[in-house]
Amino acid sequence: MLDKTYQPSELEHRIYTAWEAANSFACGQPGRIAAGARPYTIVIPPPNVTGSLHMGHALNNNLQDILIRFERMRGRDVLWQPGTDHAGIATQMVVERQLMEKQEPGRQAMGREKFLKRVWAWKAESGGTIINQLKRLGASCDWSRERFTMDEGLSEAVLKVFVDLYREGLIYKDKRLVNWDPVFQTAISDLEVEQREVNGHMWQFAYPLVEGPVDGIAEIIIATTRPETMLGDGAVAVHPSDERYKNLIGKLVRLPIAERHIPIIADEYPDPEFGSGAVKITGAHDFNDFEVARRNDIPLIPLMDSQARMIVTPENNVPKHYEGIDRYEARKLVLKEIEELGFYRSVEEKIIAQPFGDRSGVVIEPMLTDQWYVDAQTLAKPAIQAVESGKTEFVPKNWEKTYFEWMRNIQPWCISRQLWWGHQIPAWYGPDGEIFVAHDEDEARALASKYYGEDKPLIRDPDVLDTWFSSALWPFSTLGWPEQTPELERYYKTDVLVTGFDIIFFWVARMMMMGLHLMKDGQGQPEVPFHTVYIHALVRDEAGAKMSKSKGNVMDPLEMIDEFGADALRFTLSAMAAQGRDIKLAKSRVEGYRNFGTKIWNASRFLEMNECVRVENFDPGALTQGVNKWIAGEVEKAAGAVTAGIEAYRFNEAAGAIYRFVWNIFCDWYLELIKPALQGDDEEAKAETRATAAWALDQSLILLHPFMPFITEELWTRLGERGPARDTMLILAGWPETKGLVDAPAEAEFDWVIRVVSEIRSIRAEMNVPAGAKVPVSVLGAGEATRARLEANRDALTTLARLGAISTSDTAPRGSVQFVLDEATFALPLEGVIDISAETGRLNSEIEKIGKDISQIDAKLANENFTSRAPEHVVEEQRQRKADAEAVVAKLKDALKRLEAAS
RNA sequence: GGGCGGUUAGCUCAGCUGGAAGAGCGCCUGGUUUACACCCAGGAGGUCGGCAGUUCGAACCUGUCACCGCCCACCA
Repeated sequence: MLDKTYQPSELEHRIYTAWEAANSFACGQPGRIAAGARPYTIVIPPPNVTGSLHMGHALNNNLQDILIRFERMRGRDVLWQPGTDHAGIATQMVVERQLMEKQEPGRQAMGREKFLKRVWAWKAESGGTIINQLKRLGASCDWSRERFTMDEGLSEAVLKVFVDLYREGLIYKDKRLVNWDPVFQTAISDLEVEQREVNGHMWQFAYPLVEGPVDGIAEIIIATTRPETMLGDGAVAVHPSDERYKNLIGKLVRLPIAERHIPIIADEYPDPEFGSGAVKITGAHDFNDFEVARRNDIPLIPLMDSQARMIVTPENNVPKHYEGIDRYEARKLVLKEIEELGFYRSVEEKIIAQPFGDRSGVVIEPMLTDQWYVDAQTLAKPAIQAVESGKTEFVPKNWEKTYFEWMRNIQPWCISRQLWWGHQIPAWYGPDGEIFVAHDEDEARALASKYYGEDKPLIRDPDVLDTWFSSALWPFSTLGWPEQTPELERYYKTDVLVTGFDIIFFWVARMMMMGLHLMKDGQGQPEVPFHTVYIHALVRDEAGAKMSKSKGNVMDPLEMIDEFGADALRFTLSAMAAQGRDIKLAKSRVEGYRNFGTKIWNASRFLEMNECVRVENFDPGALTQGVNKWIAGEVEKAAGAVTAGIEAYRFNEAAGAIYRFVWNIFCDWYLELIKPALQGDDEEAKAETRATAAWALDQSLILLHPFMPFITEELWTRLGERGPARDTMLILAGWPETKGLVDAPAEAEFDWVIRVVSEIRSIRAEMNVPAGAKVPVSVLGAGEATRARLEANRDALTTLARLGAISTSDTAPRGSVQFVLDEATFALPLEGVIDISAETGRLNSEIEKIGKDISQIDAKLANENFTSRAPEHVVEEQRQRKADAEAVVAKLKDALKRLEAAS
């Protein structure tokens, strides 16, 4: 016997273990392959090994699991390929912090090899956290295939791609300005930089002309938000059209403090309208200035070391006392000294945009360094084309625009990181700096000795690759590439990629580029990694703010699972996953959908109590009882809606369809309607009804399973204990197929029953009829069909509307409340209960309301334009509506007369 | 500056191809109807942001304005 309420916490673990024990998640099941099942593949967006499950993961993986469970039940050979990402910076950070907390020697003191051992040890110990959390959510990944971006095989793939792209000229080394993170002391890519508006200042300084005034101008005023960078200025630029400075171009100014002479140059970059119109050019510490300096052959003068501390070089001529001080200390010092020297002109407060490292949270310093780059522009071309041609489609479609926008303006991708944790760059340097890129050291040595004609010592590049470099290979590296494995053959290309829009650039774009460059289809043409990219919303808090630890508005999915169960959380996320909108998640929604679980639980309990047991070879197409025919049709309609919803990635609609079916049709009406039959003594009808109820519940469990896998599996098992043995666990049960079960007469009949009962209930409530009172009903002007329906559903109507005797007659009893339904008028004798004048008022206002409808329709129909231009069926519909409304009004007027006659 | 999205019930949001405004939560009124109070029944509540247009017909299409988000690029 089922308990009164569902207790998720007790069961979820047990059910998950049972699925795993039955090997339900594994791809390539022999039975399916033998049956010719087509593959269906999703690769998981690999969470960081350091990660723990947040709401975004929960949504993302929930949607993937819905697709996977759905296709699995539809008979496909599904592979949900799981794994984790080594997450370079994040992981290194975690371990370094740990060393600090334990007061152990830091990374540098420890040395590379020992430190990496520590990171691996950490990974072995704590790296599985998020995987276990995914399991708690119910994710049915093929865990036997779990991969890690630094696995041997995946590292092999990274190595091969790097070497191949290098040899093709698509990877190269370059010295240019990069975004430098002074905390992690590494370069980061443009995408890892976040522009933030902060309160800042804009100062104005004067640089005096070396050779004295020209046109009466003795000094040139420059503006800066970063005074310390003036020490590295290589020029002052003015716009060539700026009349004020025309005669100054080519002259030298004296750079205070550094005491260098720098030229005034003409360049298109300065805006004559802004400030003084003159811009100081610090080519080594500003991206715009870098371009100006390059164009004009102005030297780039570095000012800082890897921690953004000032350096003193013959080149920059910075005074000794700046050596080693932090850039912000240097700023103060420059301001002070400039003022003392008399070159300080003004300051204003200003909101300025500054670049911050997205992980470190400190201001990024543009630095001139040697780094490795991918020629993204070349790789982007096929990736753009693949989306233009529809080989890969975004859902919703509007994200394609974002993708195109970025891809068409793509910059070289800086892939080297000055970290230790990651894939070390397979490049070796000779004593003269010559580069040898090779799969291993032996190959590099061979290349070097060929190049030099003798053996020379080589040093390996200490840097590692951007984490996203290996992620870009994920859809095929996880399947065994570069080996030509059977899995690669069978499951690539993958089907759908499910992800949030925040990583379209980081990940989706790069997978497209790498996939198209490296993978070929059967015809030898470049193959996309997936045909569909489903972009889901971001999960926000109740007020619409991004959830973040610092704001303290984080809703922990695991806490939700503990409190309400994984199914409740999953259903909430599904029901709210409408396309193109953020999800504002409130706890009350989760609670509400927990109640939905309880509802189906109790419906199952009801069937159990009433011995509604599954019957072998049950045929829903061969039913005799109207109510059963009706529910069979409703099951089919619900199945169609759920199927269509998932197929179209309209998860909220699919969830809504099964919710409405289970609660508002199956529980609210069907179970109530069959109560008389279940308690009656027509054994044949009872048997059919029991079997039908059991079947309809089974179908509900199937349709609900992708959304609420745990409770449905539990009920499937528990209910299965009573009937003939089940063939499979629910997770592997077959998805409903259309069988033409919708029976129009049954549909019309039960639509009528529902309307009759609802009308009567409404009137009872309005008239304050005591709940226990049985009210007789007299039906006037009933046609054949109505008489038959009244007869067939006598018991159900009596129970649901709490009626006394039901009769048909031509005259209404005295003091009746009357309502019109189709051709018939229903009269409830409530003499003594009703207030005749109030009732008259009610009928009159009803007539008035319908009258308004009628005049509206009349206006439409009287409009020549409408009748001639609107489609025939629309016009006909309006005519029909009018006729129906008029018939109702006529009957209401009759009812009114009868009421008056009675008083 | 460029782009994307939003504005519908008190709150959170659906509303697909233009053809009679919807859900959940909340609120109000009833309820010991032998599955379920995590429930049942009934009810109130909307100028679909403003304006203009297209159309026989607009929450939906177009334009425009207002406000609110987000992304990208930024004037030193």
